[in-house]
Amino acid sequence: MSGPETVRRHRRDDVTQVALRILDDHGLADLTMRRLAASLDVQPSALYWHFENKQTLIAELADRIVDAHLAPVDAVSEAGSDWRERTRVEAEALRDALLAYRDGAEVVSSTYALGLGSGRALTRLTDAVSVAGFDEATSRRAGTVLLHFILGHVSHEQQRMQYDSVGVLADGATDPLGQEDQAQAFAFGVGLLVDGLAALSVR
Amino acid sequence: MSGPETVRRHRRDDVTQVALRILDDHGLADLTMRRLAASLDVQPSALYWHFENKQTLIAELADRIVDAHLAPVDAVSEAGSDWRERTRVEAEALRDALLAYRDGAEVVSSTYALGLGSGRALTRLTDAVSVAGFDEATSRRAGTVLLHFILGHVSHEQQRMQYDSVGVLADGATDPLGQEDQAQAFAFGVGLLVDGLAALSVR
DNA sequence: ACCTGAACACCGTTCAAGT
DNA sequence: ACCTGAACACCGTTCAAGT
Repeated sequence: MSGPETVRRHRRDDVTQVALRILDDHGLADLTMRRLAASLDVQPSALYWHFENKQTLIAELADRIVDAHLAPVDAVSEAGSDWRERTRVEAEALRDALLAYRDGAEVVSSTYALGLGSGRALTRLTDAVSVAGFDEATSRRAGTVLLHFILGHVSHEQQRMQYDSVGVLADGATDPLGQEDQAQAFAFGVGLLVDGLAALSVR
Repeated sequence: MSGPETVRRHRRDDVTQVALRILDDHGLADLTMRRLAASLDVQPSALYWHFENKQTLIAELADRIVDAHLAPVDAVSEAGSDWRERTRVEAEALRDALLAYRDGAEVVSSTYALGLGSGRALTRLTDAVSVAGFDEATSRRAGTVLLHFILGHVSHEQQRMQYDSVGVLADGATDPLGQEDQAQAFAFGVGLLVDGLAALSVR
């Protein structure tokens, strides 16, 4: 009297969830196919029934990470037709999404580099910019610049976090950046790009 | 009657040279300690006399790549006290440096992320920006934004290059970007940041 | 539909010992 | 000063076969 699901061992989604857990608890370096298999009580080879290869798995994680913290709809609509505010909101939302998982930025940027994943992050940023009325090519380029900055910045930020948690904390010689400063530095970068775009639209 | 050098098998510099060769010919993924050792006719363990570990080796490569194509002095002095032009020159020079070796951007950005390497790239960009007269913190932040953009952009550019050389070239659906377009997109990004900074200095 | 078992072809790193 | 030999503790992926 049990449904067919009773027989199933794992679905693709289970694998993804456990992978996300390992990622967040132990970092990308420790997310190996063998370790993931062990966490699922399964042989490593079993994973290849669910995913073509490791990169495809990671691309799936990247999409989940990005989609989990999309810019809240109300924040976007609150920004209204102010493209500058909306761009800032989207950038912050993406940063928050990446920060929500350990090594989130690296996961997303490696996926993006390989041309895998949904590319939703880029679309979001591009759309926000395009509200200003630039032609498509310009908006896309601006979106790309924003994305590169965001991925680079947050990667570095996350690197710093685990460096600090393990590391040479007593030294103090090089560590002028707290969490608030990081947020400020991020806003500075986004502001720079938004201002640059504004200068473009005036010219 | 031969000097003591005759007895030596390899110096640290030999290892670096051969590593750069492998990097450029076969890419970062194929630059393994075992392969490098084989190219030097040596056991893998021998490399650990010259370098503490693989990342230290790669940091050395990163420094060589960045230093090889520093912005030509004449181009910098030609820009004179125009910080906008000088910043553009430095950005282009760094791009050229990264493009001079296969996977150059990835090598430099992974080194930068780990806090290894000389950090000369960042210094150069920061110095160029600071000519505008910003305070130190602002110049450094601006340099960081530029560096993130440059590393991200060129990484993507190089990824694309080898994707094209191996890849799905017949498709044509997604490949609107030639080399000139990449250079243009790069200049666009740098211009955006420079304009953003200019807006800052006016305010 | 989902997994096992066994293998293939690799990795980076350590360390005692040699010359 | 520079290298060998041997080992340790891993990787991702494939594939025939099982249930």
